[in-house]
Amino acid sequence: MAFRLYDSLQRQIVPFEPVRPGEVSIYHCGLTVQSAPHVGHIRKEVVFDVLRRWLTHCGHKVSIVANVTDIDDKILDKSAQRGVPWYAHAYEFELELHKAYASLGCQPPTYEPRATGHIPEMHELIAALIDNGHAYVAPDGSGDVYFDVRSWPSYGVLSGQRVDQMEAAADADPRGKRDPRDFALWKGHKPGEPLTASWPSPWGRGRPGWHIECSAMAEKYLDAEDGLGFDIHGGGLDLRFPHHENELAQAQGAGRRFAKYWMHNAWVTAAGEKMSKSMGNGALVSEVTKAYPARAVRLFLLAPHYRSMIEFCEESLVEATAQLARIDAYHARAADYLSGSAPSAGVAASAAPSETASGAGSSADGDALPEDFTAAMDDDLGTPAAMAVLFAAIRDGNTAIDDGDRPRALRAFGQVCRMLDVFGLNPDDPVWAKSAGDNLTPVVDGLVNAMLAQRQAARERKDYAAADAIRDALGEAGLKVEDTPRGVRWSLS
RNA sequence: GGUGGAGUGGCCGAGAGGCGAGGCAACGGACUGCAAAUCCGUGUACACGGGUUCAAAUCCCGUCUCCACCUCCA
Repeated sequence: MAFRLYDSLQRQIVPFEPVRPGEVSIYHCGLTVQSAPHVGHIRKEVVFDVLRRWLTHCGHKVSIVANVTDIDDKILDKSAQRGVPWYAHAYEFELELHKAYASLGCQPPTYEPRATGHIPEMHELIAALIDNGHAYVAPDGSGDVYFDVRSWPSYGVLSGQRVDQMEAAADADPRGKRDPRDFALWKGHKPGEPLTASWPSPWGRGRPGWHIECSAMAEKYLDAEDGLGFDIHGGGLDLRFPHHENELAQAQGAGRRFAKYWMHNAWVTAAGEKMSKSMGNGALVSEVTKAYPARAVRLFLLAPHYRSMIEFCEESLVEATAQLARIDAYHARAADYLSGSAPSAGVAASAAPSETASGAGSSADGDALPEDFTAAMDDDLGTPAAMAVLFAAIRDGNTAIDDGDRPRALRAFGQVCRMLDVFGLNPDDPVWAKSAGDNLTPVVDGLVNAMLAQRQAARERKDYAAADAIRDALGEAGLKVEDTPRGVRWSLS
């Protein structure tokens, strides 16, 4: 059974058939880099990172384009408040975004274009829309260009709304609009705005509207050659309207096919309400990863299905940390038991994003994944059911070790590692490699081993008080000591 | 006004007509000098009220509560 996904446009789970066999093209809307990313933003990155890993595993050559919106009203406002150039402000938070998704083990997109680098492409699209009668220059001399919603009969298909039943724009400032629901493709330069934030255009100096950016960039990088369109357009559910509705109308109004499937992840809530920049209830990724292991945060984001809301709370992160501890305890135990014969990490998504499947789809790897796991992932990225399979394999692996059944232990460990690869949670994955600066490992090893030798001597003369004192002291220092049939083992707790 | 989503055991969170996903926590047992880790065992869950059915958490009707989108938002 091949991959199926929920298409927001058709509103049902449908078989996934790439536009170009063997290749998958995905566009997802990146951030407007006006402030630091919070957990809600990063959920999308994690979801699409897993999608990429899974499709790559399935043997597809995956290309992902995620834009950076580096010019908009808020960036101009905030940068003006801080007294820094708007582009410096945007770039600062673009770097923050990169740091955030890298910290959660997400590989960068195949390409990450910036809106401001694609003004000519947007001009082409706008010109085509004007030619086709779907856009018009505002008659008020503002230099604005608007999309004519009434001229596009299928406007509203994606969000299931009808133009007549939509609330009129709240600000009710019609400016030069024919209909209050018409949206800006091009915004004429206004006095007071930095001149650097405007570009020449056939309609006068100005800057692009938000929606046109994505249509232009998605087309350029994913459908420039053959006009067949591209596969998946993704993003947060809150972008479905108006952003994606508008993107769709613009692209198709200009005669492009655009996306075949639409995929939306649900958001993260805090105290039951959507986490958002404007609500001010966003937990910053940089803060959360200080308090909890990054892999636990990633696990927390993948445990529920991507179309379900996730309630962000401390208790859930504590639980995710405990789950991760179970995974890692098994991983360490199995690697130790099988030492020398551990399967290679075999990261599902290769380091170079658009390379071919790099062997990940080979029969050997395919055989290593339990059928239930594959079935779950194929069913619209069913990570919760897939994770249940992971825990079942961990139990099986632990039992095999208890029983001294080496072949079974080896098989289970292979399966667990492959599943962890798909989730991006394999502790051996190079994305989790520690930075080189803190390489005190040999020193710590030496100290701990010296103490453990003393403890062992105490145990042998049955001086358990002394032995336990050493273990307690190591515990307070953050080290966990365990006695196993193969001898003592320690790890960071 | 229009559109969509949600209410599951102590907690998180899947599922979507028939054998109680999974995890966390708790309790009992095995193992251990004691622990830890691990394994085994223990739960009469599906907002409320009706209905359909041999069988409903799942379908139908009604009610309540919550959230979101229609304005910037992953």
